[in-house]
Amino acid sequence: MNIGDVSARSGLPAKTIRYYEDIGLLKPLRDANGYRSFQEKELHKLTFLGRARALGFTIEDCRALLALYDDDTRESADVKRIANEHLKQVEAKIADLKSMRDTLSHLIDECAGDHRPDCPILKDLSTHKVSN
Amino acid sequence: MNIGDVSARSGLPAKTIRYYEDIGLLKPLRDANGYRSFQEKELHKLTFLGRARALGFTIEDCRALLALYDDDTRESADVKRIANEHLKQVEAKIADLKSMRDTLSHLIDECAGDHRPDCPILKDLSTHKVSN
DNA sequence: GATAAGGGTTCCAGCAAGTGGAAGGTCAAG
DNA sequence: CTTGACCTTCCACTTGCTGGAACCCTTATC
Repeated sequence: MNIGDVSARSGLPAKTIRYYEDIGLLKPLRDANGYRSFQEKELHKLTFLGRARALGFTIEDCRALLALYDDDTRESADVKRIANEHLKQVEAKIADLKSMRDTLSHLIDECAGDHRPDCPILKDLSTHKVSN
Repeated sequence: MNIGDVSARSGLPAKTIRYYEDIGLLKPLRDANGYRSFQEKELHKLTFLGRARALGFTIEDCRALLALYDDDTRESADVKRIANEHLKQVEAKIADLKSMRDTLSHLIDECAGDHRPDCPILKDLSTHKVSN
């Protein structure tokens, strides 16, 4: 398979696949003409990567997960630990965004949104210092 | 005020303040020795920026908001529109993360997390193609 | 007068995770 | 033989900073 085929079948852009090779996530063979030659195994890895990235795992998480995926003697506890840590971060991010959302929608409700210059949104932004 | 003073009072790192000047968000005066010399007005802007960034507005949003903040003839509708668009993006991001979280926590529940290699997490990652 | 600490200055490099584009090689069809 | 769709590499750019190097300014201390 050429890169276009695995791109279509994995759903990942060719550019992204080349990038993944670049950072050492896979090492496809090469044809005589220099084209990358993918085998089913690589396609599986790419699908794996696409899915893991879609779930928000970082590239480094993906690298670790892929190593476990390749390791027949892995312990599922290792996979679960990575997933759990990621889940915690996702949940933290959700909480963060929810707090933003609440503040924002409150401010928006307060703002008349008409032709007058008075604006509680601007007022809030200029008066509440960022909590460090 | 030197950069250290406004850094302490705004809660923003000095590096960030220099960066904001670099991208044209403010233009503090300079002392004879080349040091930046901030006035209260600049401090207000920095506070504004810190707060807006904490609420997740992009730098370009901040630039627009700051221009409105500076404009006495602004219409609050313009501010409200920017805030509303941002709110929509925040809500979309929340929905996205929630969907990730649900999938993740489901997979984690399924995984024994013991010394055996069988792992529903890896199985899922390798079989579900990324939806494009 | 030397020096050390603690400001400040500039510029260059790098992070994540790709994306866009230029310049060019290859292959199959008409 | 040329056209068009592929493929290749390489370099630059994105967002929003952050770290570090190399250097200047000011004040205090010995």
